[in-house]
Amino acid sequence: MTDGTTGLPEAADRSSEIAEAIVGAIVEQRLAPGTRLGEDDLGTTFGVSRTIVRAALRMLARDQIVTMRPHRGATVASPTVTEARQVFHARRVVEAALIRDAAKSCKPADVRALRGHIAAEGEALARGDRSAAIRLSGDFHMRIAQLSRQDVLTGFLRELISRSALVIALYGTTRASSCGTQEHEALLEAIARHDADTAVALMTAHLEHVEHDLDLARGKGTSLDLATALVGRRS
Amino acid sequence: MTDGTTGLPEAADRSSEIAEAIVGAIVEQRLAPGTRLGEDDLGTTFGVSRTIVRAALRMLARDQIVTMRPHRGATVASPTVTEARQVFHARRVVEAALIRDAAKSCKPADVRALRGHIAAEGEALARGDRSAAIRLSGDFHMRIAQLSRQDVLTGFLRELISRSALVIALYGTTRASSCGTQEHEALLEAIARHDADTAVALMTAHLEHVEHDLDLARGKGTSLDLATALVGRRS
DNA sequence: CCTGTAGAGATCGTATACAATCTCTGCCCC
DNA sequence: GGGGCAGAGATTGTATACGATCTCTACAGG
Repeated sequence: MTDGTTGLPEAADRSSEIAEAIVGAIVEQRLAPGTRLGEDDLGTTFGVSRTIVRAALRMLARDQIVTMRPHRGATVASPTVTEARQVFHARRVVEAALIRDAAKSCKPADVRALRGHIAAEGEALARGDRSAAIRLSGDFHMRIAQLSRQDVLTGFLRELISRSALVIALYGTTRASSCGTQEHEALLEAIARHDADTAVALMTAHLEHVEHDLDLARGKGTSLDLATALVGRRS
Repeated sequence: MTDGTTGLPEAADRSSEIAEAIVGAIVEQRLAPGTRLGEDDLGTTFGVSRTIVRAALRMLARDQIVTMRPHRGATVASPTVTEARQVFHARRVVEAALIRDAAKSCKPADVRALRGHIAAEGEALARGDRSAAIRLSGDFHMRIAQLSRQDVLTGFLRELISRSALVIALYGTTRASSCGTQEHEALLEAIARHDADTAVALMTAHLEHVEHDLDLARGKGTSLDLATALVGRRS
């Protein structure tokens, strides 16, 4: 059940694998909202038939990460402003609960691992690797969630983080598009002290900061080339 | 966005329709956990090919309502005791947030509609229609959620309610398997008074009651439950 | 120059075919 | 009599075929 390495993507079969690849491309901002996801294109890109691609797309559609319209194909979802607000509202609710449990049960080894993670975040930011920075930032939230041992809520968070990436791609300002590392550090320190109330307050504030840094008035609909965007993800 | 009639099942296409039908059967306890869901059987039942059935099953698998194992087909999921607890934990988190928002924004017309709904619940209980009672009980929670106008969290709740039905089917005691109507009434009154704090407290207590009425003491770990062994052939 | 429409091409929706894998029955051997 | 093995039957995984629907371009009319 748990994947010891990163804890993130378990790909049971080929279509789940493709779904994960698409999610990864979205999280790393290589696939912009509104990008058309043609079934034949994806099939040739991944070397499978449309049957597999459709299964992957259907799963992503269930998670609201892609939009499927009858006879018109699938596109990367473009959350509206309302949806964007609801996604962050949901994150505050879910992550507040998760970090409360995480603060109770986290161990020194967990804290050490997370410190390393934050260091990697800072490194990515320092060398201007925007894709890695965004992915690592999301991973940090997922790692916190996994400390809680609440797999159901953690599963919800996974979906919310993917959708957050879409929101940030659409409404993010250039500077603040990834969480500040110092806020993550503060979060971690509160957890390390088992100070649940502070951790919850910090998380709520953190998510509010990210949301407030969004510009909920414009939209950019530019698309990236599909095949190049999906080339060689994974590490 | 909102479906005026019941607000529940929008079936975009054939496979979503079939997925909804399966969920409905699970919620009404006509499909027990562990039941085998053969693709050909479902296909002939619904008059479609396996292609459609597989799409439906894959969506349900994404929601953890069915389990798909490679080359072994799909079965109705059998939540473990741990999963059962996590589902109810998640419901407390999600529904507390939802009912808080619902209490703030609900209107007299909403209250009236919900009173009618509770009456229907009582009626179903009175005539011993267990299936209808369970379905209506879940619908009540969904209706409350919809008042909050938080579609993302409401979507999570939909999944949680389906999984709760599985939990109740597996671990439910005979007597208390559906929510008491008077607790729903108290919930509604608090909402009608816009008393958010009371509504949250009542909802939390309500969900704790339902969970405590389960028999979650047996099998603590990885052991399989009796019901599964009886229904799905497992040796 | 703009707007509306017809046809060709592209894309989606579903069914079906075939190979790979699993399950179950019956038989052999101990 | 019990346990293990082999083959037949059943079921799943994937690809492909074909009809239905949409999109885009070219052209006629205003």
